[in-house]
Amino acid sequence: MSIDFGKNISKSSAGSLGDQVRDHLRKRILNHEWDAGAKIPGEFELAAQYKVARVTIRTALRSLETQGLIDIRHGSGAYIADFGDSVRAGLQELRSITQTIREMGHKAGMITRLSEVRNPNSREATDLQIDNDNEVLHIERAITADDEVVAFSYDTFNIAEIPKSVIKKITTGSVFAALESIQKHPVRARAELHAISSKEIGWGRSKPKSELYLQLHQVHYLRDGKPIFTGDTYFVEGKFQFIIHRTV
Amino acid sequence: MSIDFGKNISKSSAGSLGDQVRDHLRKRILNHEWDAGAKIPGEFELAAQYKVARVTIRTALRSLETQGLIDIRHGSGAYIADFGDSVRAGLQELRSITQTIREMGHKAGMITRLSEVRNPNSREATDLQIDNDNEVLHIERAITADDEVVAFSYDTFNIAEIPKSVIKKITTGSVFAALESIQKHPVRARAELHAISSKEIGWGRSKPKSELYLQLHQVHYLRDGKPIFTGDTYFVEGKFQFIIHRTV
DNA sequence: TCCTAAATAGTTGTACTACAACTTTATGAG
DNA sequence: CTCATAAAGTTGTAGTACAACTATTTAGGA
Repeated sequence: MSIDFGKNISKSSAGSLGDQVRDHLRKRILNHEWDAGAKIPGEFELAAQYKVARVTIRTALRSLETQGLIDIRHGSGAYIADFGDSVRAGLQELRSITQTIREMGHKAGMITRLSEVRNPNSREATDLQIDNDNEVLHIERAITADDEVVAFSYDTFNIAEIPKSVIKKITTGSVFAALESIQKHPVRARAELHAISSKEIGWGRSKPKSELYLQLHQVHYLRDGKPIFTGDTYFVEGKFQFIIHRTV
Repeated sequence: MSIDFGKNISKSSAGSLGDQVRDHLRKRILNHEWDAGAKIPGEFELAAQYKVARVTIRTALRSLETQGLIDIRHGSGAYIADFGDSVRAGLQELRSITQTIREMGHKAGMITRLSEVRNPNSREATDLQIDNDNEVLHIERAITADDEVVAFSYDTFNIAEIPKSVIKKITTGSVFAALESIQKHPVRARAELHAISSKEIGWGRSKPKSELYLQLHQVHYLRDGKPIFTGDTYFVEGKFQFIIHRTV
């Protein structure tokens, strides 16, 4: 049951009412509807705006508070957390790198060097929880912002989980958009961070002079707990700003 | 008003009832009271255990879900998210590094090289939002796990916010514990991540052979938004595992 | 026996009401 | 004008009821 929020919610990502309200409020916040430090409408007024119960508003606000987007003060109200524009690149929020680049106001691009179906190596097999004789889709790309390479991406997909029709979509466009179209988008990810210095990572004409990278090794999981794809993203040091915000 | 939880809650960090319950439940989860994937007691039973209303339990669970520790399924229950032991080193959770090391079952240690009061450099002044002629407390330390250096820490405190009595406590023990004792513990932090390679960072007998570090530049803020201290922590690559978990 | 479908019980989600606890603003005395 | 007090406004917690969804049990038919 989708609701008329009076606020024209995009019913793209359904979920519970509280989740819908949370997502909508998050968009309003990231859209700078309120300034940093400003007070957002009270729970009763929001409940009236969205035509839901106050308890539903509270679950949404509680989630946004845990994410560090707002600061709820007992007896006073909820205030936009003051982090400038940095929240937009929050590491926890990082899904699609290209989308993040776009949201920060830059032109996002992608250069694919390799796209092949092969057997997984041992690390890939372990991460994807499959046998070595299974097949995986391996893609190597460079990600650009304003035509400058900011990261190199090495992704490996469990091809058994992906219909052939969307494989092309993955190789040419956004990974997350393609997976979402078949309801196979990851709901959780586990990532490790490393600093690395290597000549082997960058490639192409715009290969960076620096050999320093921030390596983000990720495994993405579906709702049922099965891994859907894994990969390493190497961010060229200095070209991409990582922000973490932490709340008590 | 602190409550008899029947569960012997440590009333160290008060906050609202929901926050207390959340913190207590988090400890229970991190303490492996339930296995990964296991179902935790229902909301009604938890409400009975903690002697609070169901709505209070729900706010706590909602927060834990947003943090990625549990997975709430409508009509079924709440389940421990399956991340092995990795949550313990979650980057969002990172407050006290030494405490994190201890929680992972290692012996945490600290070697102080320098502790001085001086004027801030320009970056420190900017981060702390003070003038260049103010005074700051600057400390340089090495952090060890099982007698092996895992990180080098360069911290700078806004000395105007800190009574002289706790300065000694900061230099000798845990920064966060000292600040908490005077109700000046940071409630938010803003951090940047960088990969860096330099001979200038490590020091001492156990200076690591690797010159690769993961640099975590942080500014910590009080509840009123004022910065309390800033610093750079250089993690020796490979000696410290960073985990990020992400949920939709 | 086996399989399917329906009934049942159990759990989370939402709504509504009421009041407590806290904060901010307004009021009034001095 | 200052300060204490009162009032109004906001979030926090409690309780009840029911909706929506899930998991289990039961009943029935092949």
